[in-house]
Amino acid sequence: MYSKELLKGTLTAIILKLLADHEKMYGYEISQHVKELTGGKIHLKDGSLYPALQKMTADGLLSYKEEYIGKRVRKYYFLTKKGQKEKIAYLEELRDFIGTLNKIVFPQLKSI
Amino acid sequence: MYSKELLKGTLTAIILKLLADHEKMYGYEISQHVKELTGGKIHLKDGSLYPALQKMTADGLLSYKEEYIGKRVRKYYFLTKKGQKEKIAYLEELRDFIGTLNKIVFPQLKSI
DNA sequence: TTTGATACATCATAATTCTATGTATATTCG
DNA sequence: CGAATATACATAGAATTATGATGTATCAAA
Repeated sequence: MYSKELLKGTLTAIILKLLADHEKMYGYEISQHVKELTGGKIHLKDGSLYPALQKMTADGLLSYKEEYIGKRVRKYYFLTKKGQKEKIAYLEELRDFIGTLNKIVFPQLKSI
Repeated sequence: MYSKELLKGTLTAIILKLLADHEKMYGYEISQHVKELTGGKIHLKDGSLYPALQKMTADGLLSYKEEYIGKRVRKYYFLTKKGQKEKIAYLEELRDFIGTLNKIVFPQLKSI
C-alpha cells in the first residue's frame, strides 16, 4: 500500500477508466478489480470508494441502476454522457501530470 | 496547472529530489526551479511550499542555514542524513505508484 | 518613485481519503 | 448445523495537505 495521500486526485480517474472499459460495475466489483490489477498495491477502502461514487453521481459523471441478487442489492454504476466526455479530459490530465512528474523526479527515464 | 489534488503526496518527493541534486536551495529558488522544469505546469504556491519545508524540517528530513543577501534573509535548505536515506524510499514509492497507475489507466503503454 | 520581483510567513478554508463503525445477506468449511 | 468469512452497501468524524488570502519587507528596474 502506498502512503495514502498519493492516491488523492487519481481515484476519480481510475473509476472513470474502469467504467469506460466495463460498461457497468458495482462498487465491490470495482474495489476487487483494482486490487487484482495492482497486485494488492492499491486497495480502495469502503470509506473512500462509496463516497466517491456518490459524489461522482452527484456531479453527473455517473448514474446507476439497482439490481437484486437474492435479497442483496447491487448498485451498477455506468458513465453518463457527461462522464464519457469528461473521462477524456481527466485521463489526459493524469497522463500529462505523470509525464511531468517523471521529468522532475526521474529525468534519466524517457518520458512516457 | 493541474487540479490541485493531483499534487498531493508528491510535494515531499519533489523537494527531496531537488535537494538531492542541488545540495542546498532556498524556498523561492525551489519554486522557480519547479516552474521552469515543468514549463509552468506545476507552480508551487507560497502557502504550500513554505509550510512543507517547515514540516520536513520538523520531521528531520531537512535542515537549513540562513544567509543574508544584503538585508534580506535566505534559508538554504539541505538534506539531513535521515533525509538522504528516506529520499530513496520516497522516490521508490513514487516510481512504483506511477508504474501501477500506468498499468491501470494506460495499459496500452509499456510500464516504466 | 512606483511597479514588479524577491523572500519569507501564517491562518482559515477546501478537498479528499481514511478509520471506525454499522447493517445485512450469502457462502464455505469444519 | 454453526461459525467464520466474503459480499455489499452506508455514514460520521478525523487526518492530511494544498490553496487563497493576507501580511511584512527588501531590492532592482523603468
